[in-house]
Amino acid sequence: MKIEIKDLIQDGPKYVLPNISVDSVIFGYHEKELKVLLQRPQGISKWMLPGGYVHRDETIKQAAERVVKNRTGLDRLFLNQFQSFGTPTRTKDSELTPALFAEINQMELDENHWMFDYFVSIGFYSLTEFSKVVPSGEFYLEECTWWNIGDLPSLLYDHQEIIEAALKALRLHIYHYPIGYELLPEKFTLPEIHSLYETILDKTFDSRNFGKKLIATGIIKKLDERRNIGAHRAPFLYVFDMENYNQALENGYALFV
Amino acid sequence: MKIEIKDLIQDGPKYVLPNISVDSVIFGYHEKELKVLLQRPQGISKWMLPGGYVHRDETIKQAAERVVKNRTGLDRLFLNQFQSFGTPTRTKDSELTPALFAEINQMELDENHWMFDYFVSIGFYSLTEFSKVVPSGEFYLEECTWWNIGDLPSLLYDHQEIIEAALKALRLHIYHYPIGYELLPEKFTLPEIHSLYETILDKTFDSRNFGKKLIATGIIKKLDERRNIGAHRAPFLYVFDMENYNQALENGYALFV
DNA sequence: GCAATAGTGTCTGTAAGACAGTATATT
DNA sequence: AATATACTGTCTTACAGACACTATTGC
Repeated sequence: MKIEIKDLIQDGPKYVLPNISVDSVIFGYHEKELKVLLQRPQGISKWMLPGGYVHRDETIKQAAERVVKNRTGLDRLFLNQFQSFGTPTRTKDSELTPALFAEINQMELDENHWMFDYFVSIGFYSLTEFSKVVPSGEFYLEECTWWNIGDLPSLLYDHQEIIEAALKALRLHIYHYPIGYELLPEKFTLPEIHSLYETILDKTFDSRNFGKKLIATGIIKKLDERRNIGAHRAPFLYVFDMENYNQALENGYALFV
Repeated sequence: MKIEIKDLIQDGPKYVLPNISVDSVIFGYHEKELKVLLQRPQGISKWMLPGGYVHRDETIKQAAERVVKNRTGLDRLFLNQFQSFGTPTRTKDSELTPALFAEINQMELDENHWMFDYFVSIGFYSLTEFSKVVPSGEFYLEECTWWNIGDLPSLLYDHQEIIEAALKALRLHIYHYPIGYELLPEKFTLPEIHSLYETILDKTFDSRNFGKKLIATGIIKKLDERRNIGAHRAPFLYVFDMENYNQALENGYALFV
């Protein structure tokens, strides 16, 4: 169900749950860079996470999926709930008050408008190949772009804290579950998956030990095929062994204890 | 702030956030038994988790602490947020409808009363020494008692699922952070802490390896003192090394990888 | 002496982690 | 030839996990 913006602002709680939002930390990986997708509302200098409300006929996870799909155009994502945030003042910010919001959007808004009440936010994170994504905004957004992790702009509310918690959760996740299926081409090289892990964890791994261990888990298989990468020795290609991969997704494993 | 029940029922959203609840899975340990504290509303045969609403001037964690304190009389607890639950139908149960609730409590209640709307629940778990606890109910409760994990009664809503998720989270937690400080006397024996771990994880550990490893972590220290336990060899006493313990609490460690 | 529990040391196998030189492809 | 990247094997060390007998206490 698509809800009109006007109806939402005027009569929100009729369509969505009041006092609850979902915020998504959308991580994007591409060629040794890890980024986060952020948006900036009109007339505001601070940036914020893509977020939204929970429709009355959907689950919180579906709400997060809808938000991510709206911003990235992608569905069938890796999407994990990691933590909920609820302190009475977390959504008070002098940068974005009801009065300012009303002025910028040329509307009338009560000081106690439901959108500016105490909100509990349920945090999800997602991880995508960012070259596949065409970031797209919405009526009230001025920009929506990728930012390098570790070089973030000034953020609204407690969104800085949410991003940090998401990154921590993502890194913990990686030690227990395989990743890469959504991020790498079907056939990839050892150096590629090696860089993926190093970038996300912000660590270096010895290439000999890394390959040894990853192959030992059984989640990747070597092909009898190489990729031509120009002026250097051609690397072998690998694919995920989906049976082992999915089993590790379900049961977990210990990588790099 | 103490809110009167009547005001809450009639005018809830004025005092608390609508559509949000906190539910607490309160685990109790005592002499090799792991239990969960459950309550049963008047006139209902199914049991449920202690839960409550979030006051407009408190954080979600404070709300959970308040709930736990009301049921157990304990504060200064080990209390962790683990997951939020939100599906539109999760709080529909033929066992507890608005009509039934109204009838049992002899009041009038609209079919669309705010208490029976779509609720997103934020799950917390806590772990206490259950002999310290005097379970106490509230106006609408008929019973509030401990149930053995693995021998639970029929539960309202999705509370069975919430308990399972909490137990999983607790067990994961134990592999990464020390426990025991809230659960054991100041001076305790190796067999005591050994039983604690075995009970919570529902596993057995070789006593020689267990002691070796736990001491190696530095979180416990052997005293030159024994406990007299009657007709058997007197065991040595240990205390937690609070400096190492707290450090492990903050940074985590790997126990029994 | 019996019953019940506490306490303790060694060995083996596995795997993590350190480490550097050779091979290949292009210009 | 020069350059840039891919590829590979061995050694050491640490720790997990298996394993069983002796010590103590009260009755």
